[in-house]
Amino acid sequence: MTVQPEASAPRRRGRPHPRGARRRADLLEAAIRLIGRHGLDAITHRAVAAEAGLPAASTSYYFRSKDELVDEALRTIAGREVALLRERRAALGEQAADLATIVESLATWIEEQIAPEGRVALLAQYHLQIESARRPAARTILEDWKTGTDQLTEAALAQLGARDVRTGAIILISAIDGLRLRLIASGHEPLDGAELRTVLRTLLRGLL
Amino acid sequence: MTVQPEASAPRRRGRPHPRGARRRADLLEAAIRLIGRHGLDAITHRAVAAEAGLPAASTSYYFRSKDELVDEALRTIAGREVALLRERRAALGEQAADLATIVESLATWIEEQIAPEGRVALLAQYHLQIESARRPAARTILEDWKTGTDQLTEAALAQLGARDVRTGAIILISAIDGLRLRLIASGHEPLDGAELRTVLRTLLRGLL
DNA sequence: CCGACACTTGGACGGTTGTCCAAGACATAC
DNA sequence: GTATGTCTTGGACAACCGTCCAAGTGTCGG
Repeated sequence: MTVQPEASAPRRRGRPHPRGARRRADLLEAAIRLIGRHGLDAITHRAVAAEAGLPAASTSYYFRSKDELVDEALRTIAGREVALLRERRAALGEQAADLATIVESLATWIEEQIAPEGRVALLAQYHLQIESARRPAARTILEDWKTGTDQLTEAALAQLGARDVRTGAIILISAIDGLRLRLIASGHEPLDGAELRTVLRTLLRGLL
Repeated sequence: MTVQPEASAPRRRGRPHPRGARRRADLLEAAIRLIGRHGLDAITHRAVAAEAGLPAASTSYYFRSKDELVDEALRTIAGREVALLRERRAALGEQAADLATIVESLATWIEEQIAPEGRVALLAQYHLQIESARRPAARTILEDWKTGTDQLTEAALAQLGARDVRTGAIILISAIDGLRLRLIASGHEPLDGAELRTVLRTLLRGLL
């Protein structure tokens, strides 16, 4: 995970043939699936290849190193998540701006993320944050992700007419971040859907 | 990290001699240092032994398995943190209950945790939470830690006369959790001491 | 002083890992 | 058809891992 700036070609010289691009994508997909199911350190050349149904040497051929593989998988997850954030932000513009709507929107968003299918991205994000604490190089992957989240949050708060949008956004993002972590760490049990909405309503009301 | 309930004796039969207890403690201390510096997966028998200045076989002698070593190291960190929480809570009782005091108290607490020395515990906590999302067995270590945090937070909010102490505590804990993560993940840069206090003041005021 | 038992430790074990190589399969340009 | 390159892959390699063992050292009750 040494965070190489550019996605790179197969190990050998010359420009890549479009033929191999498919396999490369399959391997990345397999890696993402593994991260979701068993975490970052379940990623090994052989495990990823097996998950993709390909021979063991294929991961070595398509990625210069394991670091590059992991790095690119994380980057892919981040990219998808940023796209989702942009979607949400666009949808926000067409909605009513009342508190109830925003609360509901936030709640379903959180629920999607902590659901088994959405969890990959969430866990990847936390992995990256922890990693960033120790190895600043990992931060580059998080940057787009962070600004995407910031923009969405600030837009929502502005629409609600919050007092201090900047401070409010920090609070809201942090709270949601901590809330999600709490939820997945304890198996959802501490908070049902209604309570989640109460929490969000109380939180948002305090920022107006 | 299979989470064994009881701290156990050396690998061999019979009750342990007090002579070896020291070495065991040294090994745990070395493991904690390594977790702080390089993360959970930097823990290997050989690395821990080397960090403690002991021969490689010593870790195998004093811990039934690597899981037991890691598990016990995490438990030790958690125990210390719980003690700190209790201290803080006791100190809270003797303080004035105004908002400014609580804000200052929270701010310095957070600053202590994100400082290089306090960071071990913080990172360990996040590691455990992520781990708990995937392996419920890891939750047992977090339990005391969580109730300690809950109690401290609820006590502070009650002293401030918050409207809904239960909901407020969830919000406050989550926000602090997310805030700390944000701070260590991006190298403190996004928020200086004054801003941190503004954020906390705004957050708390919203809960009253 | 001596037996018993915990401690200590160098070295070995089987397994897994990341990475690489050599040889063949395949595709395309001429 | 043939040359030139990529793609594909089984197998090898050294390094590292967790764990264990056997032989030696230390200590202490009797």
